Amino acid sequence: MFDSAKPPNSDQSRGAEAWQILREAIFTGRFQPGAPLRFHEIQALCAMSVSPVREALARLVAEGLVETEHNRGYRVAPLSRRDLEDLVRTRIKLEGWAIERAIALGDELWEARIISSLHVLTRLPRRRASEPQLMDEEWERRHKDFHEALRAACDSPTLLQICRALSDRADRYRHISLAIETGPRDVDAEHEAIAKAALARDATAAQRALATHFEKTVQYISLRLGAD
Amino acid sequence: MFDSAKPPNSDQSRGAEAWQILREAIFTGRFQPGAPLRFHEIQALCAMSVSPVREALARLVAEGLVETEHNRGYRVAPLSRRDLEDLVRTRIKLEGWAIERAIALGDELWEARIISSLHVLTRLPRRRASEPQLMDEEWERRHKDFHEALRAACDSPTLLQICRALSDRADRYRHISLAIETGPRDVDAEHEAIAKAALARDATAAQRALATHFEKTVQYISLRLGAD
DNA sequence: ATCGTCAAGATTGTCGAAACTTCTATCGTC
DNA sequence: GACGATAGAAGTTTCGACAATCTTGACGAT
Repeated sequence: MFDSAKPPNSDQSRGAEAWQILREAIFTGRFQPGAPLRFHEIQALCAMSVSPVREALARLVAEGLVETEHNRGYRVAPLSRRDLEDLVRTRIKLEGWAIERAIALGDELWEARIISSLHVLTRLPRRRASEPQLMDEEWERRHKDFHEALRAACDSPTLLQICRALSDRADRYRHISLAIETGPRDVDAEHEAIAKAALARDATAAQRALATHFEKTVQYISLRLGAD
Repeated sequence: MFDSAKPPNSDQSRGAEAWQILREAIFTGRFQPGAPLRFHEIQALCAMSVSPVREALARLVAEGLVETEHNRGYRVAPLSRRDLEDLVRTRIKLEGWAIERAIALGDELWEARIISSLHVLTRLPRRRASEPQLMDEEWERRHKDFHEALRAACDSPTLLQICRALSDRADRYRHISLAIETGPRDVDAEHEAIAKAALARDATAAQRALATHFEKTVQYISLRLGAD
């Protein structure tokens, strides 16, 4: 009848599970930039053997979140001001292209998704109630979804995939930014400006608003990071 | 004195070795697009156990050369006209931007590298002497090096990395193209046009020449490929 | 005191087998 | 004959142990 007793096999591999856990741990800073990733520790965290962990690490290396040197293990890819600046410049251009094409191609469903994702995003505080120096998990999901909605109507899978990868890389900096920000920053207003321009089908304005939004993070963080 | 007797450990891991071998096999068509990659076969080819092979495959998945479904193994990512068109459109944008920046920043060393890499490229035939439907390995290396030289002066590691990844994806189509091409195509002339524009510091002309170069492959191949 | 050597411990990389899932071909039933 | 169940084969995924490599720190020579 019920085979509730055992949770035998999930629908995803242990390797994929390890990948998720490690990603999460790196994003939240549980594993600091530059920190060595020791198998013993990871195995304890994920409760699995070496093989799936290695698989996950190989994938993370290809994605640029982790670095490795033969026989000297893996370490979290370091962050730097130089890397952030390069990343943001590239994102401005690429996300700019994506939104430009989305604006050209988007229908009213695309518009609707932007409106609704912006709505739910603004109803939530950015920081956790309990630990204000950390980002609220749900807010982060919604934030990602809003940016995804903006470019969703772009018809290039390749471009979208690159945008997502770069967005992931930027996430790590965003987490730091939040812990530092002191001055007043109205993120909701920034998002609203982007959405407004997109809905008005003004590609140039949308790109400019997006650029401003991305550059804000650089401004806040660069002081805290070494040059390279 | 000499410990030539044993070749015990190379300076790279078995996993990296498997990655190289598989990449090569996929590029040359030894493993056809869409074909399943069975461990038994790969292990025989690479002469190693499962673990490093899995590691290599995980990496290839992240790079988009291989696809996987849980418990149903790995397969070579399929090729399609739609994918090629998207790829080329994206490359035109990204490589165009990279060469624009290279033109703005490059010094005489950058120029020299373009000239020399073009020179050695044009001294070699594109096809193998023995099997004319296959690409000459050395030509391919030099071709890659020429395109690398063009953008080398670009100061964005992120952009360069993306360009390389897309170039790798395009390699697979290039191989097919060569086997098909019947009409007259003067690849050397195309390369010379790009180099000439770059050396003349004419970004617009260089981008146009690059775009023409990339689109040639699409023209030759699209007939042979299904829509998706 | 400084440097190099070496052994012991820690850590990573690889293997081969066991556990599990999917595929395939056969058989029985309608 | 068509369909569904089923047992065996084929293939994938994970594990635990072993081998190779790196790191650390003590020891001795210069």
